Amino acid sequence: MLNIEEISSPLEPLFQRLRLRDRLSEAEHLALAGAMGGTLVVTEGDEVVEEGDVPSHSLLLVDGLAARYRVLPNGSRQISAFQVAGDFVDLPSFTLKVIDHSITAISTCRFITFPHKELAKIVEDYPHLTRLLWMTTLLDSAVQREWLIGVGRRSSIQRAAHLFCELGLRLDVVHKGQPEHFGFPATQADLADALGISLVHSNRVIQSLRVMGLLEWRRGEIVVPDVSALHRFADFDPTYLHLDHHPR
Amino acid sequence: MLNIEEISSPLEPLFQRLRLRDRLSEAEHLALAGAMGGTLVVTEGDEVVEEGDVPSHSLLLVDGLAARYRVLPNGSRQISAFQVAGDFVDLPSFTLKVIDHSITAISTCRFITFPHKELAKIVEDYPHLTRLLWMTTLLDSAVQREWLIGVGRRSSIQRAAHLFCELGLRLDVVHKGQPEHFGFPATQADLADALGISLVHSNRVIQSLRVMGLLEWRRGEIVVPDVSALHRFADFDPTYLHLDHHPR
DNA sequence: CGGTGAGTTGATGTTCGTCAAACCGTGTGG
DNA sequence: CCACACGGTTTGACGAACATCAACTCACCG
Repeated sequence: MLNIEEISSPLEPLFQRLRLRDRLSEAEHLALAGAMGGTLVVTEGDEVVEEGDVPSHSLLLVDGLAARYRVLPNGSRQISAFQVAGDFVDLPSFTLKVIDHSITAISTCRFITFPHKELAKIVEDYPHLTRLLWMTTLLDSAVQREWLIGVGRRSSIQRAAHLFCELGLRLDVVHKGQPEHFGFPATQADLADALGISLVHSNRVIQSLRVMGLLEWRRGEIVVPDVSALHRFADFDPTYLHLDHHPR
Repeated sequence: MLNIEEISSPLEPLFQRLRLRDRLSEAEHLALAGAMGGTLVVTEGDEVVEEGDVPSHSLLLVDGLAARYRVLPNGSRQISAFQVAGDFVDLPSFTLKVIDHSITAISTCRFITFPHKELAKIVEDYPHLTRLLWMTTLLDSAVQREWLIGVGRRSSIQRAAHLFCELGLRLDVVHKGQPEHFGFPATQADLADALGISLVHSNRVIQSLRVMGLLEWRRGEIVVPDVSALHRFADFDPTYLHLDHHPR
């Protein structure tokens, strides 16, 4: 007899992410565990997938920080998402086939591969689990939409504050950090590309947050002295993270 | 015996959108037709769904132009997507449950409702069709990601040009326009909110495109005199629209 | 001890927002 | 038929947010 606790440990972040939103049956736990392929480790700074790839498997991030991005012809880079443990960084390729953006490892990342063939079996046999996997892609999409709203209509300082509110909560869900203290192994250049501002400006934004007492950031660690103050400053409303439990 | 042509006419835009990307069997055509609920007409300027709604059905837009948006506490509005015929404006609510953004009718819109109960049946019985519906939500997400990249890293003029390249192609897919000529019943204020700029600036951007000979826009009609010139100016690469045919 | 990547600072210019006013076609009521 | 209101568009003047260029510091590492 398989023991969920034993086989599932690398999948725990995904399970936590799913179980926060809905019940996950034992059979569904096992189905996911059974669909696992191998492990993939990508060292800091390397590419995980590149624009134009047509992967035969999807990647679940189980440890580390990754970034989805595109580089424009003029050389500038825009990061469209940070991915943390429990995020299926590559699930869109299951139905979209061709990857339309690249993914890089901000810190060294550990992934679990899920062959598309195995995912297709889940779609055949586990309709509820299928909806949950579908949901995870829509969660990513909701976060991305919030970023779009921020880049379009929030000041760069608010946007930075908003990002740190978001990351704190998302890491909390998968027990990889807390809203008041979590790892963020990115550089100020990475942050600039995520916020859609220049490197110099990103430095000044961080300094502003520091002097306002809203943020500390040293050696890859973020400390938020007063979480609710940061939330207020950022006009942060976590609705878009869909942290609530529903039958889906 | 049901005749596809007869029952499917309001679904044609969706079928075209799907068939461009993959084969759609007769059974799948019928399954979609069978999942249809009623028709919903929303007049210009009215809300289709509002933030916080928990709908029991999803909405397929079959005619008109709609916009997904959020209003921030400071009163500014950001449009995160334009929806055209064939777009499932509301499919995320099938698994996300709570709507985290509002949708407004830019022009009068006609929708077909799909009860979530019926969609759940499709997930039970039609795995391939399920993947295609899943895909449509990821297509929306890919478009949204491209907008994020544009707002973050493109100039507002390029962004506007890029938008008109995109809309021309998307409308072409569902036979509601061509890249060189299509309806765009929005105001300059709507455009401003989509591009993340002010109304005044949106006016100046349009004028620039006009004097460059890249665009004409009168009475809700866009004319692109030289499509490839506009594409070149916008650095437009349609990869992200996933217009290619694949087994999925 | 030199090199390198990350962070920081200052000076200057551009893009874009805001405020304010005018314009223009369309529709409406006297 | 005309006066007027109204939404959408257009224009000008000014200021704020942000980019760019350039230089410097600091920690770390071979």
